[in-house]
Amino acid sequence: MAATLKDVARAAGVSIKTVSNVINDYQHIRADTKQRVVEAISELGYSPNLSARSLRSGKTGVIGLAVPELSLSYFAELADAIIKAAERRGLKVLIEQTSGDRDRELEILSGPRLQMTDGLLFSPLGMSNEDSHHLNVTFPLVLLGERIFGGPTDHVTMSNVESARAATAHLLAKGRRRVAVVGGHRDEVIGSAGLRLRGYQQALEEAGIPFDPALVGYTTLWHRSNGATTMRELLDSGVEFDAVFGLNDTLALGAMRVLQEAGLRIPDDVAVIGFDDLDEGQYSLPTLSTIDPGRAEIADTAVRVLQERISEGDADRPPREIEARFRLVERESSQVAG
Amino acid sequence: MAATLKDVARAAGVSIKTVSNVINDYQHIRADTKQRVVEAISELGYSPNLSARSLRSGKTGVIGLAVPELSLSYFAELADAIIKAAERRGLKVLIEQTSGDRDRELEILSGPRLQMTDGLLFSPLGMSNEDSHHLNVTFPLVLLGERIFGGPTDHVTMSNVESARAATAHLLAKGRRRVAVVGGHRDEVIGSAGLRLRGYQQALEEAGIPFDPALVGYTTLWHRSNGATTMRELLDSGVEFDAVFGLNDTLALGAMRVLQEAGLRIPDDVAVIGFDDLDEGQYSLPTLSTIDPGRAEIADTAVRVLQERISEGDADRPPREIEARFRLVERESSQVAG
DNA sequence: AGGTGAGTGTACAACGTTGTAGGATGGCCG
DNA sequence: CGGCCATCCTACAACGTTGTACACTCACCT
Repeated sequence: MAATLKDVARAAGVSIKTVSNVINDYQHIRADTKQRVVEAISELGYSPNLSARSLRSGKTGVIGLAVPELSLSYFAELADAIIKAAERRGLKVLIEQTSGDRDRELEILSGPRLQMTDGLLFSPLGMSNEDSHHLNVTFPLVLLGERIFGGPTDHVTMSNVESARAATAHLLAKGRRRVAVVGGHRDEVIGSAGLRLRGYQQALEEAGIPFDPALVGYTTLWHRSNGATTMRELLDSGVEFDAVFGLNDTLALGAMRVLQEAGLRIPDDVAVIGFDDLDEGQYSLPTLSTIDPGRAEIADTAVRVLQERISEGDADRPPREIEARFRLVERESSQVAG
Repeated sequence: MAATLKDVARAAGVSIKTVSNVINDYQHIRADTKQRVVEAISELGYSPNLSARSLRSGKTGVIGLAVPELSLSYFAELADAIIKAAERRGLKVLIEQTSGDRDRELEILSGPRLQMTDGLLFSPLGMSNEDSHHLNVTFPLVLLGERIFGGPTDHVTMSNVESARAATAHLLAKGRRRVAVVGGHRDEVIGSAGLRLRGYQQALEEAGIPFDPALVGYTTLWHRSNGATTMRELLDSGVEFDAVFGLNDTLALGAMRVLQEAGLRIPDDVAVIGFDDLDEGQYSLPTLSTIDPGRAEIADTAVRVLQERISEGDADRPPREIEARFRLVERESSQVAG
């Protein structure tokens, strides 16, 4: 159906290779030949067959992005940023959802499922640090997220510890002394929860405030409902606190709702800060203070590093670990008058 | 680098076609031959080259999805549902973002940009009904959304008018008589805003309540901030109302925030309903009543119809217009005690 | 006049796969 | 025993593209 090089060549009275040369901007073509070809191309509405091209070149111009779920705002905004970054570099993005399920994640790494792509941006949730050897794959892979460190591949991530420390320090600077945490994962050391909790503890230590385990609310998932439930448990436990650090914005928003239902004023009675800088936090009541983890930078860097690996071939440059710069965003939920 | 049919054939001592036959489950192969081939395949870690396969077959197994932005929750949840639906049918999804910009939308339709795909799910925002002739493209295309009706392609959509009428009727049934609207688009007839506004008017008419133009708050974009701004304008205008219909959830959530800042109680002073059934509405304060437009059904149907068109070839079945079933979701924001 | 080299174009092969046509083997029937 | 069919396998061509090698035409220099 669609026109091919052959059709164009016939129409222009040249060889198919000449048409190919015109398309690929080869230098030495007479102006009139070129014009004849260009006219034939537009007349026939020719556009190159990318399957053939990629068979020939071994490249597809498509990268894969594996995330848990797009319905989680964080990953939707990440995917948005990555698609934009990829587009700037002439790449398309094919998205794969894992549900944060370890088996599905491993399957993506092992299987030939993810073909038609030149490389993969991989944001695991179910896998843990002990799974890092599974990242030894034969295709270019850039790791995202906070589940695995020191793995065999390039890794683009955020400054979890440092920025969590800054978030906590911010609350302490406002005069708060009993900072509750919403969203801890029990016994986790590596992972968003573990790292951010460490930053929290560092900030306490620096301020000379003892760590009180009773202030940490645990949960498994980081959905809004979990933030609400965890906060309700904290309130029920009777522990006293004057500030809350939600380990992500979604948790913080869920927690805020429960605080308000309980008649507590934010930030007057309880100051709140989240983590992620979701769009949503700009429009909540009150607006949510948060950490901007540098999502745009992460997306841009990840795509760039992946593209480098793709074109590099086998040059075994050692894996890089890159941290994006974070930024504290102060909004109403932590702005204490006086 | 990667093993090919040739390598496997050599290792198993058969022709490449036999290997191909094994892979494609051809009937007549002796058991021992088959076993030798299977062993060679797993030994060499062979997996088929999809570029070559798709060059040969003319199919890629990938469909495109063009949406305005994934950072808009509605489209993130739509993309999530579509990826899941596609996976059930063995298809992968390549996502393209248009920013809701008409020029970008037209570019996607005309350009060969979107290659490597067998067809396109297209959710325009910038295009209008007069642009519908641009949908006459040479590849399988299924239209989504409410911008264009009666176009030349299959179209999967929601029952905008009917469900908006139900939403309004719900508020009226709660005894409200002055229902404000947030998010109208001036002079729009076709499009989410225009259609839902028509449903709103139909409900009023059925209830014998005159339409008061002063109750309609207009905006251009449907972001949270627009909901807030529009609601503030309504309040400033001094017009009286006892209920609000947000033409989508995001608008409704933005509006709720302003209502609460103004000291109004929801639902006691003002009942609120939205549209879309975003996850978010389940966790807002109060939780948001809304219309579930049948997103899962839309995703599933759209992928199915597209796949039919892809495999059908040129059978010029007339375009179908399919409406998903909606559902009214009653939550706190419209639950009036007494 | 012959040689050189840059410019312009072509033929052929190859990327890895699968459809088509047909060859080889063996069993069964008349 | 010849013929026929079913089973199993192979050689070849083709999908549309681009790299390689080479052929031809001029100008220009020696």
